[in-house]
Amino acid sequence: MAAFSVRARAVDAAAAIEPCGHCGARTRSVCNAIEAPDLARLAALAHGLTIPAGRQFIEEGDAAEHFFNVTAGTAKLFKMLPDGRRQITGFAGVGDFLGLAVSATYAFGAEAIEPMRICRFSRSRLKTLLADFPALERRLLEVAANELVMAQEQMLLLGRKTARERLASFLIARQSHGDAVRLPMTRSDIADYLGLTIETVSRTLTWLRGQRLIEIPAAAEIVIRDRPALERLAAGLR
Amino acid sequence: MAAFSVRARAVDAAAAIEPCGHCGARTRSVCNAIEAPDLARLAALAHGLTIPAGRQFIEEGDAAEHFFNVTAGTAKLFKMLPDGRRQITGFAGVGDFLGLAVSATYAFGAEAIEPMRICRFSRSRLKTLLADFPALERRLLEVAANELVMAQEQMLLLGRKTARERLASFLIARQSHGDAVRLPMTRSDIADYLGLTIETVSRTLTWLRGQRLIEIPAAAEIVIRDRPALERLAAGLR
DNA sequence: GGACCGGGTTGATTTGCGTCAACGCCGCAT
DNA sequence: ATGCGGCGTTGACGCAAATCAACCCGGTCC
Repeated sequence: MAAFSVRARAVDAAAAIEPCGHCGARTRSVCNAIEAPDLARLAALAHGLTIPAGRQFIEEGDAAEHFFNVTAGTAKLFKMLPDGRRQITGFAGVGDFLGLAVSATYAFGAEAIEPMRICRFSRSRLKTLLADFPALERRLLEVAANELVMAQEQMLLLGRKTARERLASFLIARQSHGDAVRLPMTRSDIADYLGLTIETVSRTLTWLRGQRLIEIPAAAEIVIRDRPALERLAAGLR
Repeated sequence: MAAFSVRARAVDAAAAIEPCGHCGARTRSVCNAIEAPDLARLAALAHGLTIPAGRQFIEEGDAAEHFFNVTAGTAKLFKMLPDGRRQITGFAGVGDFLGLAVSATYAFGAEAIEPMRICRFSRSRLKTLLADFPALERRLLEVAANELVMAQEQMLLLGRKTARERLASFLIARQSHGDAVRLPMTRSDIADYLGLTIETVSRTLTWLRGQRLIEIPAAAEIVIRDRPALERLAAGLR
């Protein structure tokens, strides 16, 4: 009976969203800790959502009722001060996991900067799943430890690097397909991520272009032209 | 046979260091995830060390062979740039856990700012322990998630707060026994933690005293005199 | 005692980045 | 076509914090 009920829910979920087995994000996400035979149970707990660009789907301070797994698109994660100052603490792309916080409320807000597909889990149900699949818990610990390392790197950037070094670090970290860097976020987002203003971001990119370190074919696309020099700059070598 | 061997090692460890059952840090550390009957196994894997103030016991970039648990004293954790610029990413006190990083090398350095006692575990052996005690793994995940929340808070501070707000936040966060704030670290450490210079730290503390928000009976001790005002300042309210 | 040294405070000056402002580009709606 | 609003760039100017420098204080080692 219980088994049937689980199966039935799995079928419902599969009908409503892409089943986990076919999920494009699976190999890149925490879900790859789950073996194929158990994916049905995972799908039964998941809820697929489509989110338009610009929609804020996590509000800082709200009761944390869900975990999220990004299956398409990109989100910005941020904290705000009462007068409107904003710090973007990170960008979440395909495979990234959101809502790890143990506390009862979200410690940050999240807003889609591109159309997104996300996989939503109820907090309470996932607890059960964690108990059943220690491998998932181990994977989450790995993910959290990695995030922590990146957070420390970002603290070094925010506390001690110059504007030029910050932009260089940002571009090096985001470069993926060859020398092209895709920038789905606005200059304002980049500024709030690097602890700068939009004007300084713009001026600094212009300066990097003047030094022949990058090219700027479009506002949302940058090409790295002299990677070694950019890496030296990012590392703080004078 | 196997059980005997484990017991024997537990006895050896108990002789060499304080047994976990009597450890003053236990209730405050990750070790409280372990039940008393299993503490002997924990003690068998632990290695107690005494570290004098000023000694760096983790070198950034070194092979990460150990985990550490602080049982007395305080350490500063930091990252450096090649020209000497330094960012302190946190302070580790009694009960804190160091070396979570999954990567093969330490992502930060650690130096004692007071005489310390630490409990050292071999990375490889702890892996075994984690497999045996899922509760420990769950506890580590909680700890990591908490660290992540604090790291995001620090990014907001470093990226968007003024010098006055940074010092106010620092003092509010460190206040523990009543209104007294103990500062075992130097002004240079505070500056490197808050992304400022020692001169700005000194001047800003003097300014806070002038506003009657704090008193400075000694360089290493500050008393909060107007907590609500200090909290407003820390929160960024103008 | 006194020379020395590391840590801390305070003052004068500089500077990197922020602020304020103008303008160009592009997509879109009417 | 035309006006409009969001985004990005560039220039002039201002300011918070960095830099440079002098000095104080309390240990400690001759």
